[in-house]
Amino acid sequence: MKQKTALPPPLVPRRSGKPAREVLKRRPGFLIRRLHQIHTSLFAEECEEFGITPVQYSLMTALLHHGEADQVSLAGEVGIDRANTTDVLRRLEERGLIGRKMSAEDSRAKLCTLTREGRKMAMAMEKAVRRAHGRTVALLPPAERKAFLGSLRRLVDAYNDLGRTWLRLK
Amino acid sequence: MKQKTALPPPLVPRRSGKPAREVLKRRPGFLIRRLHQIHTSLFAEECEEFGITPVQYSLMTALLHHGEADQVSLAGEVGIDRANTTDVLRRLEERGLIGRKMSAEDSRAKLCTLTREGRKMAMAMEKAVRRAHGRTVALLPPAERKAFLGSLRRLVDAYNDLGRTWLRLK
DNA sequence: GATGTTTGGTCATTGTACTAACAATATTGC
DNA sequence: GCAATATTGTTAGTACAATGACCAAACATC
Repeated sequence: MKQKTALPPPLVPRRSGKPAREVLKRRPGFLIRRLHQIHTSLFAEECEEFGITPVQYSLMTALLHHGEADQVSLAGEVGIDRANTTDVLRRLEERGLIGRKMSAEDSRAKLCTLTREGRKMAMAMEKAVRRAHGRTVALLPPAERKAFLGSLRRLVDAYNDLGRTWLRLK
Repeated sequence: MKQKTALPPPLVPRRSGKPAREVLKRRPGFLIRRLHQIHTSLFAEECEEFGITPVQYSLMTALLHHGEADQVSLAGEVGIDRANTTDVLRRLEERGLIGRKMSAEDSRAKLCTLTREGRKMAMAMEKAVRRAHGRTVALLPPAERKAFLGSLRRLVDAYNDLGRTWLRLK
């Protein structure tokens, strides 16, 4: 019988003694994903009593400033696609934090507004939200922090204000 | 009868003429989320032919370096929780890119390895992955890029190496 | 060596995020 | 004015990401 041995796991290129973590941490995308997770956790911790997520709060912020807006505009402001926007707005509506009504001018569009409770909640959250964002970059000394946020913004602007929201692939 | 008027949407604090986007872009967490989305798009674009996501590739990288590892260790290396790890590994297994077998020493643990195809795929992807990560920060001039990645790493290290993976709340 | 705690993996649930497809409505071209 | 095209919101499907609950195996301690 031929060599029917279970094919012992062919030696993997164990390139170094270093844990994979060291390799991963040289990848920009990996670091960005991790920092995003970290911020999400900090936000959840600071805003626990409100039960609002970062994206939900972004939408509420947009509505605070616009007063009234259709879903596609909101999606563009906040940087999520309209399918996702539908979901998040549905959850906010179910909690009574926003209201939606048909537009008079364009009967396809739905105009969204914060309810009284929604507006109250958004304003009540302000301090907690500020803490969450602050803590995310608090460990950088002021000058480095400023530079870091500048670079971050530069990258987001470059990719965001050309295309609209998410990258248009193809 | 009292004032039963439908309560016209009480004037929202339209704080400025600026679009909400300007306000959002001053929030670290918002910028980080957007950059994460941008990287995900670039990764998807560069790695389209492989159909592998960033997290899947991180797991494959960890396996390339470890040769064999249980799921909790992998979760720790890659920075996702074990429930999510189960999902992602199941998908990789279904595609024949990894294999899982019970550990001899600890019959609760499952040891994961890349299959031959998985290893081949991981190595074939290397260039595309490098391009994706490169493009994510390519718009920063070299010195600024270096500083940016340094800050990023500093933040991730600070929060990650204390706790284990994601932040432990409470 | 029976008891109590911790750990590894899974499942269910919730939420973000994208694509693709769809129906209804608007807009554009001719 | 009408056909072609574009846009708005929704749904379905897939994938990440976290929590909480659960079981079985391992460990710890007495």
